[in-house]
Amino acid sequence: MDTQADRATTAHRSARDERRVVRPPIDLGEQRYRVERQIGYLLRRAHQRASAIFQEQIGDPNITPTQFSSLVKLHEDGEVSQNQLGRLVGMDKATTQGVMRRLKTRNLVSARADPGDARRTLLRLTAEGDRLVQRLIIAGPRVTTETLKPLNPDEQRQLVNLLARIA
Amino acid sequence: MDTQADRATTAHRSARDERRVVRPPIDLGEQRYRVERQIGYLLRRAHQRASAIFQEQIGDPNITPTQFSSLVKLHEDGEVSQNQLGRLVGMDKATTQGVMRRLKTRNLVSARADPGDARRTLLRLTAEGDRLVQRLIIAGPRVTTETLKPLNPDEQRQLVNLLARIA
DNA sequence: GCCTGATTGTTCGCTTACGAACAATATCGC
DNA sequence: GCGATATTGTTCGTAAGCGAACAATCAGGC
Repeated sequence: MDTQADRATTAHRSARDERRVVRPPIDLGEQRYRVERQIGYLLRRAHQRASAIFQEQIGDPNITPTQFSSLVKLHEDGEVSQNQLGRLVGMDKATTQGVMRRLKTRNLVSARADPGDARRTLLRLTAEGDRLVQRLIIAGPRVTTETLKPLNPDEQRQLVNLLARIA
Repeated sequence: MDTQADRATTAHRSARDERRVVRPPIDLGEQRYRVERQIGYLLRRAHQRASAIFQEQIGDPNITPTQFSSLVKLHEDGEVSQNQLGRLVGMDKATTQGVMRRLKTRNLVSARADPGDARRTLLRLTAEGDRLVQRLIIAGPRVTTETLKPLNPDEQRQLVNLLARIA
């Protein structure tokens, strides 16, 4: 068989040619595999777009989506241990360590040893961190609105509910 | 006002306490802001889970989702320039450079200068890369199946369609 | 008490992701 | 032909994300 990807498909194209010689997608029995319809691919793309919208709407170029989630959770819960916060926000413990290190450097979060468990570090917002959350959270709903703009309200609710079930 | 997050909420807890003193979410007029219902947060979590399922189903621990998408696209299109591939797969040009560098190092992709445009680098699969795609693509549908398992077929179609519209 | 196993947090290495700056090249208007 | 503008690909810096290894500490069983 000749599954080699080198038929004479690349005859001659003009320099800024964006058309490409498209071969049919790989045939897998009855269903064809198209990357653009795979859930993982779509989630990656949608997440990229959502992050971009977050950055442009939130106003502060130094705050990332993950940092924002962490700060909001700390605001709600007051004081939690580092791993606990990671679980609440969906971060690996190595990731959590990095995110918290950066927030502590910027004086948005403070840490102290847990008096009841020497392994743990308790985290909380500083006064500055608290002020920042209060200020940024106003933009939160705008991020969601803008990200979901292509859908009508009914579809927006559907999407959120379906996503919550596979997350 | 006392918006400071330091009421006596942290009285005394047992050491391995996972219950936390939950404050009500921040009130923003009529709607409350809950991180767990924000589209960006859900997309991040769902994407994490999908990536984990990809890694466990694809069989090859050295192939990432992004690399897989790139390889499949190269298989379909034969030969494309680097930036072109990036656009097809949804990668920044800096990201594309990194991904391609690693695939070239592993001898899965080869590159040559575009004879018609000295700025461009044309990429294609090597024979080894082609064989790898043929082998891995079998697992592709399994990844999707597993990721969408919590939903029934109707909901699965809905989710894919909605995601495609906000991606 | 002591030993085993679990949890906590750190560190290392690697990948994706992206903004910004940059040099080389191509294109378009005139 | 020439100059302004755009595209291509590289490099640098920074962040999220995660597996793996590690030391310190805790909890449970006996």
